[in-house]
Amino acid sequence: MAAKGGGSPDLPVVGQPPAERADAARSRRILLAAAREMMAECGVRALTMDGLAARAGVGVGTVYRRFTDRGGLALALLDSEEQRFQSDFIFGPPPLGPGAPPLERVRAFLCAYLDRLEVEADLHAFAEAQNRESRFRAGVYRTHRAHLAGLLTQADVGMDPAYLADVLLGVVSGELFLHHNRERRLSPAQLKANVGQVVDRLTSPCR
Amino acid sequence: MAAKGGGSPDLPVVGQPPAERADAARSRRILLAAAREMMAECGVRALTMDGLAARAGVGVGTVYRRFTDRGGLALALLDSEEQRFQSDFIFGPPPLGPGAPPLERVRAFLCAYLDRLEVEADLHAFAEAQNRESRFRAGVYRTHRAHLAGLLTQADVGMDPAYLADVLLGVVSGELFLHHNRERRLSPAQLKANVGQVVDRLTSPCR
DNA sequence: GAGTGAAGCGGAATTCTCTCCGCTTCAACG
DNA sequence: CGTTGAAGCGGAGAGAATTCCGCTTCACTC
Repeated sequence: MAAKGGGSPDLPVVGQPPAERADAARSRRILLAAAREMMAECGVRALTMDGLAARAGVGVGTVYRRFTDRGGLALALLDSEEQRFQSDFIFGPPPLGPGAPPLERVRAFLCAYLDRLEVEADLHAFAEAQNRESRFRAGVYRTHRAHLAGLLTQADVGMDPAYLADVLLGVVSGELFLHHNRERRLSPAQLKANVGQVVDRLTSPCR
Repeated sequence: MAAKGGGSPDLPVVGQPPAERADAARSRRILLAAAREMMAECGVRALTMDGLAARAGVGVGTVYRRFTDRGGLALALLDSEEQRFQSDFIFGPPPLGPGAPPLERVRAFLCAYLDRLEVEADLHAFAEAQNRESRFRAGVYRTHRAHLAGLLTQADVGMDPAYLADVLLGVVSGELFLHHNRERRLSPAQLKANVGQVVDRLTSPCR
């Protein structure tokens, strides 16, 4: 897979996929903009691949080439926020980033996740729904799980850290958030409190 | 589902939806049988509404009239097992049924759920996927949650019982089960152990 | 047993997703 | 610049989900 070496300009970076061609980048930009407009107007439900193609003035084939499928489109729409989020919890200041005690960081991670959901829950739920099969294998999920599992390992909670990470990520799924938010009328603050308690309990080897 | 019952024949039972007409019951039977055959042959993925109609020799309209949509079909396929399960945890012998201490029953409930998943995980995952929006509102989910929330209330765990119930039900989702089973190679026994630990921890107000 | 209204039924039509494939455009190289 | 192969593009078309609606059948009443 890897490309050539790297020192002089123009050479692709080792280990990185070759950059998008100019025309491809252009249609990605157009498509993402159109997608956001459609969402703003009619919500995620109205976001169809056909409709997007029509709206953006490109062929369906192009939409699929850019995003692979509906799930890919959802992930692409979340991508810029995700980038920020990842760099925050990997490089950013504590308690989200390194420096704070591990469990502190776990709590901060989940709270930050809930903050994202407050804004993007629909899109998250949409992405989860569309990536049903591949969800747990997708890069984003694996990154989050690896991060949490690492912290839980450091904290030495007496239990399979990867399993716990899965459980915690389930607790902040977009679907569940919408349910709690809409049907059960739990406020963001209540949700954070609940999630905090769940973390506390799950990470204390009581009995 | 319940028949007419009661003393005099023909009178509809109060509060029950009127029984299915004979022809409707017949096509339900035919469709469910055909659906099970299709699943047995090619797995859930092959279970399409169109294909089912063709296989059962009825029109698509009939399939939709019987099951509303794909999600409804999935639930219908799980129904007989679900009936058994519900009567087990409501009326059956302890520790699943009444008689055992509440937390014992919670553990038993989740283990029994995992036992079902061992057999029907695909179908559960399929049902979850198809009922995405309505999942938490659906009768089955509400029944399970009410049951768990009731037990958690009795056990007086110091935390919103309904919220905990949602978390616990998330832990036994079909999707997650498949992931743990297939990708992470966790055996049923390991899963039960993990779930057991999760229950223990979530229900002990440690700190 | 004829009448009747609700429940069922079929299947064409609509709307999507996703695939396929021939044609076009980049951009790296000489 | 001209060449060239990979990458991109468009859109027809296959396969599905779901809706619609006119026709049929059931089950109950008189």
